[in-house]
Amino acid sequence: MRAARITTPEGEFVAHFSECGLARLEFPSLRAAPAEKALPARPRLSPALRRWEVLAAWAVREALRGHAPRALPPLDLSSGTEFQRRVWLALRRIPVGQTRTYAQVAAAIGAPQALRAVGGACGANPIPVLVPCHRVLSSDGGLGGFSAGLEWKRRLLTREGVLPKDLL
DNA sequence: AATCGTCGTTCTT
DNA sequence: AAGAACGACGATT
Repeated sequence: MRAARITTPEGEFVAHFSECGLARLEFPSLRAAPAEKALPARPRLSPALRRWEVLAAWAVREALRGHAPRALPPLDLSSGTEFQRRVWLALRRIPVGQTRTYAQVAAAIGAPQALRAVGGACGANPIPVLVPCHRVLSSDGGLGGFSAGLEWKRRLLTREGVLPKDLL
């Protein structure tokens, strides 16, 4: 798993790549900026990987602006269970600026009763931002949750114009 | 505000 | 291997 830093106006994300593509994306850690986790000094990166890094960086910055990335690196979602992958796939079909409820996503994957499990799958999403789990809200109009912290969810939705004038 | 149904995942036996 | 516990939920009372 190669790791690559993605510097953005919002901070430094870290992307992890497997043989198959982007496998994980970490939000900037407010933690110790110092001592930067020795991201494995990459000996020689294949041209493909180099390309994925560029695509991922570009996509993340674009997404942070509230726009749909024109291109994505291949995503490696193999870490998930069958169910989780179904959910993540459904999430990818939610257009920028639109939202769904957990119940709607559950229905979309043909498991209308599993709405609660859908929440779990969202929380397990290894590639937030690019797999837009932030576009799933609770039925009562609330934000629902977000593993990286609701501030990020609010921020992402605001950038997409979904949250008109909420508090930041 | 409290409770209950539901179901995939995770943690315990 | 089987069962209990636990949610980024939603409907009911």
